[in-house]
Amino acid sequence: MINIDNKSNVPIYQQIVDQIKEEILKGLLQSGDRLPSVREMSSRITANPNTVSRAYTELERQKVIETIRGKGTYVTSDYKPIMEAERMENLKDNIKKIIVEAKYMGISKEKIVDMVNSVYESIGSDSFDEKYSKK
Amino acid sequence: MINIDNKSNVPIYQQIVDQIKEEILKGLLQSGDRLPSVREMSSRITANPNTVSRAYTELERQKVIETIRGKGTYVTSDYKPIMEAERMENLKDNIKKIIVEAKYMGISKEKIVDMVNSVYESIGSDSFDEKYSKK
Amino acid sequence: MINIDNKSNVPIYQQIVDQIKEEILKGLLQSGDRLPSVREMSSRITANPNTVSRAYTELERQKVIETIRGKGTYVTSDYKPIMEAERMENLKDNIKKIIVEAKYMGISKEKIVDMVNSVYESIGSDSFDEKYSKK
Amino acid sequence: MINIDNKSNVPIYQQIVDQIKEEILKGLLQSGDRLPSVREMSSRITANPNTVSRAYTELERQKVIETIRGKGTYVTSDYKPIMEAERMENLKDNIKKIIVEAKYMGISKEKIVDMVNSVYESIGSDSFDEKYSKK
DNA sequence: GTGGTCTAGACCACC
DNA sequence: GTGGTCTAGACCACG
Repeated sequence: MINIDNKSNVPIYQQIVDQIKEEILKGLLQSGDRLPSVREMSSRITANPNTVSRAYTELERQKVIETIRGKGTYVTSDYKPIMEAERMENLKDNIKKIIVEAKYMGISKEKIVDMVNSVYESIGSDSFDEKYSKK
Repeated sequence: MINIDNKSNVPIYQQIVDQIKEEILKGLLQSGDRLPSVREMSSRITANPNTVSRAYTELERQKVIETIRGKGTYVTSDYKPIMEAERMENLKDNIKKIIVEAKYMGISKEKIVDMVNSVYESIGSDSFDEKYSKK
Repeated sequence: MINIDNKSNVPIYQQIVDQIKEEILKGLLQSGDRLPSVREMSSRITANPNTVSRAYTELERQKVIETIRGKGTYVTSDYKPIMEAERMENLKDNIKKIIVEAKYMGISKEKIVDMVNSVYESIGSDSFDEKYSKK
Repeated sequence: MINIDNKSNVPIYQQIVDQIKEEILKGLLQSGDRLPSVREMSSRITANPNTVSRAYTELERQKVIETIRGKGTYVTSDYKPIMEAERMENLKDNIKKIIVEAKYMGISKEKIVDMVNSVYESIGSDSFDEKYSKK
């Protein structure tokens, strides 16, 4: 269930990307499942088709979904984790930003780790992890 | 030592805000220390004075620094951790985004926690924590 | 053995055209050989009959195959190399695109020529060349 | 000098991408050079700004150009050749397609190699190659 | 002035 | 029916 916040400063297309990736992790969308068509999705979330299209294009670039000509878009059936150096850098940067913020809010390291754990579980430690996560 | 990346998609004013907060956490800037004037800072990092000004304004809003008219800008001496509901929501959102990305990169929960720990230590567990961190 | 990739951004009809031409070059299909009927081919590769039909039409336009009403479709028996100016332009354009890409990948001219040679041989220097290739 | 063919079936944004990459190879655009602004380019080639923007976005994704906030877009100053397995596959596919076409036009292997050589030189064996091409 | 995002509406290729 | 491309016009954040 995609949920758009028009007031957010996060672009709509990015919100769509984020939420679809999350739904896949949670198992709400599974390998091979068909996504709503661009037009259907756009009417559901009352956004412009172009905006949805942009989100789908970005997801396809990340190899999270695939387009089959004239049929629609589907969750990639053989997703392979992509760990580029640049992406890793980015992740570390984001972790740093979070920790800086957390410190300013007076949150201890233990509390942060707790939050990470609980968020991690809430996103679903299901089949996705078993397949792709490096222990 | 503020370091600006013009090519980053993070706004310059935001980079300044982030890095000043980080310097305070690391103890490089301490309570009561005077920040460079807008003009000096802008020439140091070769940025537009308006941009530096915007960063200072934002830091002031967050009560991280204070401006004393005619004297200059100083690191707040009686900083109190601010934990508003909204800010907490934001933090959780950001943690979620990080974990979603990490999962798509095939990174395990343990690895993430490791990274959080190492980043946490690198930012400095000094005087700042002792004063403000809620155990 | 036609092999369709539904996920490719190359249209299915184009994939059929390309692969039939390749099979002829390799000698798997020879002058006068009968192609599977539209219906048979479409069920073999699980594609829409209209799609196969479109591919055959295109091959006919290029004089690679011929349809004899009521009998079927056959590989042209008296194929003559067609070298129109337009087609030549097109070829040069495509070579240029390849070389631009190769340069951006850091591939040397020698390596490209090597690749051209090996691909050329792999497609088969058999009877087809002897008949039609201008030395 | 970007030149758009509206009748081509190659998307306009793709034509822009191709031609800018070519201009860089030829040395007409050099490391650090500023590209025309989106608006200027769009009026020059009489295309919509969105279309130009899409081309620039794609070039940025390929790390060929960089955007500096509020200032404009520039040719990347420290370009590093990117050779991913997938990109290599793609290149080989394209070489195959070209050779199939060439064979059908009755062009000999030697002629193809000649064309590759002459196109390679025409695109410029200048500084770009010296820096990036693997001998 | 710069690029980034979004909407509205249109046309097209493909299946 | 599907997604892909393009135009026109608008608003916004950034420097």
